[in-house]
Amino acid sequence: MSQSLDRALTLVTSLAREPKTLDQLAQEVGVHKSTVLRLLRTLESHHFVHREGPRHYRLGSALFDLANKALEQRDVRRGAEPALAALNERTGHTVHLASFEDGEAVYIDKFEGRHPVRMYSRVGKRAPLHCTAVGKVLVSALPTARREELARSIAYPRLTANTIGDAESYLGELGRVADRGYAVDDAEHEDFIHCIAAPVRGAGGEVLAAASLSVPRVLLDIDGLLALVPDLLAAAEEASIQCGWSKKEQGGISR
Amino acid sequence: MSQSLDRALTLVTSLAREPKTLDQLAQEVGVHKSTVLRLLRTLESHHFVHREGPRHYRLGSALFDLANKALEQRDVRRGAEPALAALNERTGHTVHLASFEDGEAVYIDKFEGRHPVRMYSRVGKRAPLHCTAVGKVLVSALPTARREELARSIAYPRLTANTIGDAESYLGELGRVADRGYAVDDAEHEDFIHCIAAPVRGAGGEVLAAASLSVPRVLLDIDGLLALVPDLLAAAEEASIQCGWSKKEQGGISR
DNA sequence: GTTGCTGGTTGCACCATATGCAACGCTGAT
DNA sequence: ATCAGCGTTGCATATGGTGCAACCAGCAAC
Repeated sequence: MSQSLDRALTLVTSLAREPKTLDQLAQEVGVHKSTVLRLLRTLESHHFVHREGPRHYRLGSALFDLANKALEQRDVRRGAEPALAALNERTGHTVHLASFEDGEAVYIDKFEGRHPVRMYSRVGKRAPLHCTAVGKVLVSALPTARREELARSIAYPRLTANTIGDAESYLGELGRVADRGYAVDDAEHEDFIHCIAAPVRGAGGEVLAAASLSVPRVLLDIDGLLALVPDLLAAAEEASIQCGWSKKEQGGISR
Repeated sequence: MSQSLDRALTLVTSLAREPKTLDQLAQEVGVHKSTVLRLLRTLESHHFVHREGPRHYRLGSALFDLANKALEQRDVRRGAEPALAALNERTGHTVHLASFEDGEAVYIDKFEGRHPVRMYSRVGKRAPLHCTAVGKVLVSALPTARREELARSIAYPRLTANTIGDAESYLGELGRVADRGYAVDDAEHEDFIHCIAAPVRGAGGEVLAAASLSVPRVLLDIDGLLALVPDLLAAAEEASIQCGWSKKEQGGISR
């Protein structure tokens, strides 16, 4: 809708991959380099990009600042933090917190596991809905209509042998998730990793986010992983309580 | 230089403070709301802002993503991380890593202290140069000319009773910092906190960043703090080594 | 039911503003 | 000395961003 802004944002996202030179950028976006220069200058004046010497444009510090401010705003994150940190401490495995945004799951917090073999991820990263435990939890919490619509609208790229491949099986899986109160990703996203996830609820019982444990299969087989479910559920419940949820009014909302 | 982009960035930074409504934003930036709408839409299409229902525009997830990607790019951060985490673990105090950018110090990493009384800060936050330990370390590492120019160009807002108030005293202090290899902020920035900082060096001996310990005065008096200097220096040295620095070629570069 | 309010949305006409071009300057390599 | 790569500047053009005014939708008050 706004050309220059659009281009500028494309520039920034492109810079995120790696520092680049001016003409590189110009070529990439398909505009004249003088145009890129002007955009970069405005971006620079707001500290969105930073240039050190020729041939080096990098992302600037405003990004860190904004991102962290934004994360601080998310009360789920603050509320859930202690419980998740404790879970991470107790199990030694990677813990994620993800929320639903624009038809995708977005990681909003992460606690790195202690084991040498670790999952790659990053706060802010988007995760597919059909093959992650957090995705399943988040979608299963949506009102039925929305859930079905979504299930039919998303693509089902097959990422591993176990990946769910169509809307029907996905909807079935979502039903199971809603019933038991947690979701499993049995190496459906990455071959080496499996996860379990549970919902974090707010005052009205609505699902604010999903908390998950991700562990490499070499460390724990699927039964070992499932043995951690009670631990995860306890942490998610503790997090929920911190977010204003109270145990009594369970049941009513989801499905 | 680019009006629309400039406005858009202002919008984003304004949204960072708190979620706002359309006309609020329009008024704040002094533009017609239809204009704001268009800008927001483009921002939204890039996930820079996110709208949930009417009356609610929030920062979007692209910010988190970019910010963390950017932080990952900074090799200082990665290199220094283990040493700083260990320092934090050992002392229980807040540890910061800051780098010099555009005439300011910017926090690029932080390890939260364990004590209930803590310093407020945030990754991405900018810190003044004249009254912080990290600022002193970073400036004292600049070439003499640049250092003097900078010292004369910055303002010296008096934030506490101890704040350095003019360029002369500042330059004197910088000399001392360069000599001993670490800097002290004796409650010059905030009344309740004092800090010590040391440089983290790269392969050529150049200063990449400054590492600091911040501790509330109620926990430790100045002598107690200074007793931690060797610990800090060891951590900074360890971090430097991880960043490619080797002990031998000391001396030459700074001053 | 009607009115008024607030917040968001659309189409249009105008001209400010972003754009591409071409030429210049700088730096470092051959 | 020459060249190549990169960044920078001034200028003319028309594209694209802007403001306006009218409209729609939800909501509260009366």
